[in-house]
Amino acid sequence: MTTALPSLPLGRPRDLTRDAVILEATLDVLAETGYEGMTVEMVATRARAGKATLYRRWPSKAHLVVAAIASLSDSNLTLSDVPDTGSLRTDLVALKHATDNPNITLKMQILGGLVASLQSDQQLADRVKDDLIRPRSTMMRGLLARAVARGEIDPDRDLDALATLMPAMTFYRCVVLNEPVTVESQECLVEELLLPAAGVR
Amino acid sequence: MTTALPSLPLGRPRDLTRDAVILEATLDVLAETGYEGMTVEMVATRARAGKATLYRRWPSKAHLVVAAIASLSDSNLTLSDVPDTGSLRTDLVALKHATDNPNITLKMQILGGLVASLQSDQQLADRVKDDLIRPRSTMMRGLLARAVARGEIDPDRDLDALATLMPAMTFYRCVVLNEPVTVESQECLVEELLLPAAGVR
Amino acid sequence: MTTALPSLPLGRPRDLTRDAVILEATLDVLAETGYEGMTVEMVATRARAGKATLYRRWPSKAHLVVAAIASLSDSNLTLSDVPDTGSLRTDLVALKHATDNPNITLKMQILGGLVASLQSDQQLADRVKDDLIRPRSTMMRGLLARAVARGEIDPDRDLDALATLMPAMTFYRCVVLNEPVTVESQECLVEELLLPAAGVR
Amino acid sequence: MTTALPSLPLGRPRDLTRDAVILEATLDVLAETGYEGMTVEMVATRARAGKATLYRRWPSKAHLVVAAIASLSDSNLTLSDVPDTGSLRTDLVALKHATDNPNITLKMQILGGLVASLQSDQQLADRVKDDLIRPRSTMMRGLLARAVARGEIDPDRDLDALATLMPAMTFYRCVVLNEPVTVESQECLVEELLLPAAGVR
DNA sequence: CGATAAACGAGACGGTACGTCGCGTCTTCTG
DNA sequence: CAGAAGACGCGACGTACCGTCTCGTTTATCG
Repeated sequence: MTTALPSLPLGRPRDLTRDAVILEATLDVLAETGYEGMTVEMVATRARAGKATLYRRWPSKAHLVVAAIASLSDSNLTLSDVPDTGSLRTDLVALKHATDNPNITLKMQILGGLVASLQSDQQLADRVKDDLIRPRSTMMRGLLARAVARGEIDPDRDLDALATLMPAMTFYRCVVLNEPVTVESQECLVEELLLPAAGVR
Repeated sequence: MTTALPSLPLGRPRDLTRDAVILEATLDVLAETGYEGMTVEMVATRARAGKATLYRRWPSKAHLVVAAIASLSDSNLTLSDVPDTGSLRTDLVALKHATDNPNITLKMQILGGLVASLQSDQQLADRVKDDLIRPRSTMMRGLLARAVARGEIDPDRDLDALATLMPAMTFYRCVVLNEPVTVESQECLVEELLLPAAGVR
Repeated sequence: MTTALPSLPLGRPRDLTRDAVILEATLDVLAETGYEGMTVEMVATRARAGKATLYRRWPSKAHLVVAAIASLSDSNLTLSDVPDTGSLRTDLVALKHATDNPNITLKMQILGGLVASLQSDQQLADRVKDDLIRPRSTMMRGLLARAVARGEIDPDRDLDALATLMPAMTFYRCVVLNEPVTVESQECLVEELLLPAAGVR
Repeated sequence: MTTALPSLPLGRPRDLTRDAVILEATLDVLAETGYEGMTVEMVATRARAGKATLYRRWPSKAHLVVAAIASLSDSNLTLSDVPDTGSLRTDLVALKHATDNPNITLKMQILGGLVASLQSDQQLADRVKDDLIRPRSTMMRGLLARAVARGEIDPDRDLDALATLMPAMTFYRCVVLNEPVTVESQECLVEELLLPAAGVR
């Protein structure tokens, strides 16, 4: 009598290397055609994969795209990647440098293409929040918490609102105004909106 | 000898009353099904119109929808609709009351459904900016200019950034976070972000 | 006490010269594009007329086309146009020469385009029979009756069948086999089918 | 070392059983509504198929309909289905019995609906000739050749013209005169036209 | 001579079918 | 069984044409 093994799956195992190839192909096509122009078939062809291979991994075009932008490098940044530099302003400068701005622009535009589906697909909405929104939000909350601890920010301020300010402005800029994110545009947000609203200096 | 008339157009003129009927039908269908669920045929049927009548006026589903939300009453608000109450805070309260919040939520979600198309259709993007973004933006700039004139706001502040804050946060809230706009949520934006960032009080 | 006048109609009278212009335009467009390619709008444009002017005269595209081919010259041939030459064969030669073969080909092809509508429009079917089929048929019956009178044809033969032979073969040739009517093709029909079937010589 | 296989095609193969289902649905709809009343969507719905599945097989409504009537049983009759009965007259009687007259009427009317498209679509015209006209024509030529061999028909006669007589008269009867094909009508054609024209008896 | 009524050119309108395209699933063969 | 390839059901899109209608304009007769 043996312990029930975790039901080792039969048959040919998933080829895990396909995931990265597919996600990269997705990003390529997205960059070339935008979310609406992108076709699952285009991605499959570019990745030399069958459509079923894609749908075995992600349940819809939207999920695939979420996974693709979640795989972008700076999605994995955590608070520990931004060293405590002693002040909120310099922390934000450090964050700014750790962030790949062209990618941010693309990411926001693609996210813009997705939001139509968010309204009707709760599972997708959760995925977006968990994989795209929360990581950045958590990190920003961390920076703000540091600033509160230092005494730079009044602890009564609404930190959630403050933490949402940067992504909301960036998203709006990329998606509605259709203007790219630049070092200057980010600096302006920090100096003109975030720091004043936080009551720093 | 007479002045040259502006070349009176031949043939049966457009029935301008159809425009309103069609736009209303569009808003009805949008409210019931959302942007993705809406069908041009649904709208045509509801408006007792042929599809050609719609496509004669607007070149695509997206353009039709932009026209529909642009026709919503509070899209036409101008600075003169918000009386000068003597302070930025009270002006913003007046604005808040002049705005239909449930409509705002719907409007933002519909706009969310559209942004995917903005990336590939420059003409549509222009329409959105001209008909949806600029009017509100202009009004908010007017309120801020009043405040500068009163001495409430330092004239060196970036008024564009400040004017963008509210719509950006509202759009992000409705479309990405999927939370409705309420009186409280708007008050919070004003008190926690806009007024502090503007340096008022 | 006055004689009842034929109630002279009020308003602007029909411009009868438009009829001919429209029918000619119809034939032009038909010759260029065939029945299916022809559009009522094309005809109206070519005739510098409004569509209503066409529909005031003929109740549908099909009726217009019937009128157009009925207006072709050799539609008005009657028995008196074919002199009694003394034998059926020579009578048929005379008929052949009185007939415009290129027009016949076009006429048959256009008639081919119409037959789809004949199934669902009895009024149209009547028009075709009265204006296109019966005149030719009557003439051919006349030629055959002459031949019977001369003793060339046994009076017990089915003259209807014989009279139908030529148009049926011609129609089939033009419409299904897509081959033009020529002097030779018509001669072949007469010598190989009609005269033998009639028992002449 | 092996012989090069005929490069077995990749991917899911066409489901050949769908063809028959679709063609049958086409015939059903045609019988109910006629060619003009038939809609590709109706056929797709009836066959529980998507429109794309139809258009993958046939490039237009007209091509679909040609395929459907070509699939009718008596389209596949060949000379060997009509036994040599010893005389042309009795051979034709045998042929008449091997033919489904109600179907013939329907077939001709449907073909009538198609001919409008033949003028503008050469590929379709070829299909009609190859799949609908030639098979019958070939068989009739075979019967006539038998009769020549027997000495019933003078070998100098134009057998093509004779072979065309029956289908042309039948087509004209169904499509222009709008009268159904009956046993009597066919007998009349044979006795009054075909046999006399062929010089039999 | 002005009023009236219908024809006319132009083109918008309601309706309906077409043929295309994309999504997500299913079905074959190959490794 | 996974994977490549691509057919399949479904359903929306935007286009085209038909036959009707509604403008402003023209051309007759009537009062």
